[in-house]
Amino acid sequence: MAEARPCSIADALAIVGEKYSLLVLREVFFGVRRFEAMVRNIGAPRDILAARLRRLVEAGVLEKVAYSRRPLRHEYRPTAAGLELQGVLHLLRQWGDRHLTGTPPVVFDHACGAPLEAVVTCASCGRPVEPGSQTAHFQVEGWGMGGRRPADETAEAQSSPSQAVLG
Amino acid sequence: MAEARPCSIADALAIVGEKYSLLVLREVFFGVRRFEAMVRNIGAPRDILAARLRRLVEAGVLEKVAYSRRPLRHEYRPTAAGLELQGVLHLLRQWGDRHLTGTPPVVFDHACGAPLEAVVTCASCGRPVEPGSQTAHFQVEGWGMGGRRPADETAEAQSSPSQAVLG
DNA sequence: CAGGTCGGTCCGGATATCCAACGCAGTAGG
DNA sequence: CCTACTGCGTTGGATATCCGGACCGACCTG
Repeated sequence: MAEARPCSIADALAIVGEKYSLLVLREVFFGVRRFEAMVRNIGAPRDILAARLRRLVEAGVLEKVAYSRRPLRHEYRPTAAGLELQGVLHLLRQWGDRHLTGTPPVVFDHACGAPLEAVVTCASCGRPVEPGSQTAHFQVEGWGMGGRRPADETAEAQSSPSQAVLG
Repeated sequence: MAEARPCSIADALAIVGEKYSLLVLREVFFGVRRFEAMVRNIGAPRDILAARLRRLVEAGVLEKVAYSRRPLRHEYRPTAAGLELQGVLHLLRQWGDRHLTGTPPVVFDHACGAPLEAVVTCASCGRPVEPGSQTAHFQVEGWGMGGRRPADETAEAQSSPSQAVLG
């Protein structure tokens, strides 16, 4: 593969972006933590599921905890890092509910009593993060919104991080 | 594939869960909307990128808009549904920054002036959505956290939607 | 002992991905 | 006119990944 934009999103997706990985997380959050149950609920081939679990454990998203020796059996639990991914699943589910699924197969209530509607907000001001309300600052030369330039183009306007409004 | 839990997350991932799909969205949000630039920035094979773009357009996440006839050229713009996925990317990026990447290649500022830290909150009460603060209600029989049961198990405690606390 | 559960691994075939090369339409320069 | 170059793909063939199902060892249950 040619060299791509350096990016934390791509890095994150290298861990949780493979097929079934996020569905494993879904099951774990639902409390389903055993191999057999995941196979049933996700509908993934057993060897693929085994590979995903290995990867998620090695990446520190899940941890393997013995719930029985003799026979030695493990369950998979989310780590702190893993729990931080709940928001991603909420947003995906909500998006699916809104645009794809007929009637939502699962409904959530928040602790406040209301049916859960998740909104992404800014931790500083508390207001929703909306298209056009953010500015991106690119820290690496040549990787602004224009894309990789041949390293020595129009010598002007280079050298400092470029920026762009999102939307 | 065996039958899996009915789930909006899975439905959503069927659209945006394939390799490179979310990276396409990333580029589009950065303002990069042409095929050639995406190929460079994402580092994806051209045929795969073409396939992803087709899929995202047909799913209503992107729309193809001509920016020149003669030669006929199109750019890809996010639809309203597409824009709703920004939150997912913010969370993934933040997670990657926190747990994977050394120094973030891109930094964001919110409109309020502060560096952006995205938090998922409940639209009703405004408080953060955290592990343990939500309850899931399963609308389809047999698909609670226990997983698919053989349809006629212990006849008790069936028929009504089960529920579970997340975490 | 026979049968069942749990957590995998292994196998051969189907599918998807990858990469380089090509096509095609138009534009720019000479 | 001829050549070169750009933008946006498509095509073909090698490679990687996924798939379903069979199989396995360790254990428990009757």
